[in-house]
Amino acid sequence: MQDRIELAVSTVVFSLRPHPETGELTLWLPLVRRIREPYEGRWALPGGPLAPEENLVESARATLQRTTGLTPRHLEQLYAFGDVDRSHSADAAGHARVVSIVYWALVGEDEDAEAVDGENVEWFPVDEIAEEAEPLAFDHGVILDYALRRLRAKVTYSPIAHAFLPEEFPLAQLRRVYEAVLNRALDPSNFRRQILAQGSVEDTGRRQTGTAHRPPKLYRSAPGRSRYALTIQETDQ
Amino acid sequence: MQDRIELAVSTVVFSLRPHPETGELTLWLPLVRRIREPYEGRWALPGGPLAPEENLVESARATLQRTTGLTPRHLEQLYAFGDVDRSHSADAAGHARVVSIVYWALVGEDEDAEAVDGENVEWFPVDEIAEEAEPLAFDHGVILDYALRRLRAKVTYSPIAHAFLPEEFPLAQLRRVYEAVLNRALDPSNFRRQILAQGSVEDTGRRQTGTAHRPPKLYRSAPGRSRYALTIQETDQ
DNA sequence: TCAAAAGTGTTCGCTTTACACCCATGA
DNA sequence: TCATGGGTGTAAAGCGAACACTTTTGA
Repeated sequence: MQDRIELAVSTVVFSLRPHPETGELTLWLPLVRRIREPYEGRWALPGGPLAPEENLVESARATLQRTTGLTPRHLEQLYAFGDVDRSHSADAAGHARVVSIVYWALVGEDEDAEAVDGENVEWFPVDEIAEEAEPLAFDHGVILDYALRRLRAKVTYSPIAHAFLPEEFPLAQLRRVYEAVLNRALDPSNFRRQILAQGSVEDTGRRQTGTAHRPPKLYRSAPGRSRYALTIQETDQ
Repeated sequence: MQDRIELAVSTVVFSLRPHPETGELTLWLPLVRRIREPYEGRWALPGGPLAPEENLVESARATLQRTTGLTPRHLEQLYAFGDVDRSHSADAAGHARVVSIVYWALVGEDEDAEAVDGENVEWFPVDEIAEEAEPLAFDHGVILDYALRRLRAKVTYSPIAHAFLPEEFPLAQLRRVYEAVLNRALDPSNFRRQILAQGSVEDTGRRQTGTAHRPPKLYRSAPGRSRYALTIQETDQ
């Protein structure tokens, strides 16, 4: 057994894009194909070793810039995974023990437009990872599940959903973000009232033009007033 | 600049004991006096380097056993602190960079009875750390604040408060735990209703005897049904 | 029989939910 | 003028807060 513990920083990056089949907005994330052992050929979360003069977040940001061309506006620590047997697989036998500090990120629609995939990087809709990319390298499957649960939980009590959107947006678009993340339909009128009551959003005074219907007001997220919980309810069907 | 990053595991341990002045139940925690540089003589969170064949939680548990004689029933990861300048002090200059994975723990009343303080270990009421133990070594003051916020937040939506109590307890004692943690009085009748509605507690059928008044029912915490939020309200005064 | 804490009942007001309905625009 | 999504109104149900009131014990 080696007595060196390596420290790595990885990130689960979420973005919202249309689903390839249904066309509905869904969560996507980038994975990197491993080009060496252990787990050569498998998909893994983007990450890398922590450099000695680099802060943890900085390390996450640098890796994401390198692999996806992105600098997500929301980047938050998820958890530190460090069990001795955390990649209990034949592939990993004989390799050094790695403690990973994992971050999770949300990419705004505007930011997402800048995405440039690096070598061996590919984006997947989360609901297709099971068929197309599993099993992930190391314990990254477990980490991904954990990140998803955290995202879904946090969206209900904190205004992070805004991070998926550009500077200004109509409320219906914000609702579509919630629906995509929570994977269920929300009542438009009640949604509007709750968001406005929360004060996490402010009217820009402008409206979106060029719609095939009544032009919706544009809002921007109100930085200070991000307090208080939001209880999202679902409509039937 | 050194290119070696050291990995340590530390823990913020909370226990409830009577306040030395008021006699009311308050939060206490153990600190360890540093006996070498950096920060020699200052108080720090119990912790130590991560051993190569040790899991993260195991490391936390081993340190706590060694320093306090305790094996807390609730032990949960708090956060990984790893900024390059996280102990930006003259004391720390020239010392290796350390990434700390910090846990927090709750000690049950029954467990607390077993506490045996090791060398250089002392317990402090949290509200007296400012006068008696500050400034803490490294960034441990920041970490402690963060742990306190997390404890107070989590107590309102999860039944962790039970961890402070022995197997069986009357509801009034559980209420006193909430009051100590949240630092405010709660309405006994509404508290009772909320806890029972939650289902996080079950009737043992027994009662506490030897009280100077009507003997209260004894409850035990119901492991499975720890769902759903609890909104605690305060009584005035 | 009194004090003290356990435990129950009830009212008030606010929030959530469901859903009907009106508004403004492009086609 | 019609279809479509934006946006408002509102009544019913549910829930938290406040607090009066009953119960049960030891002293």
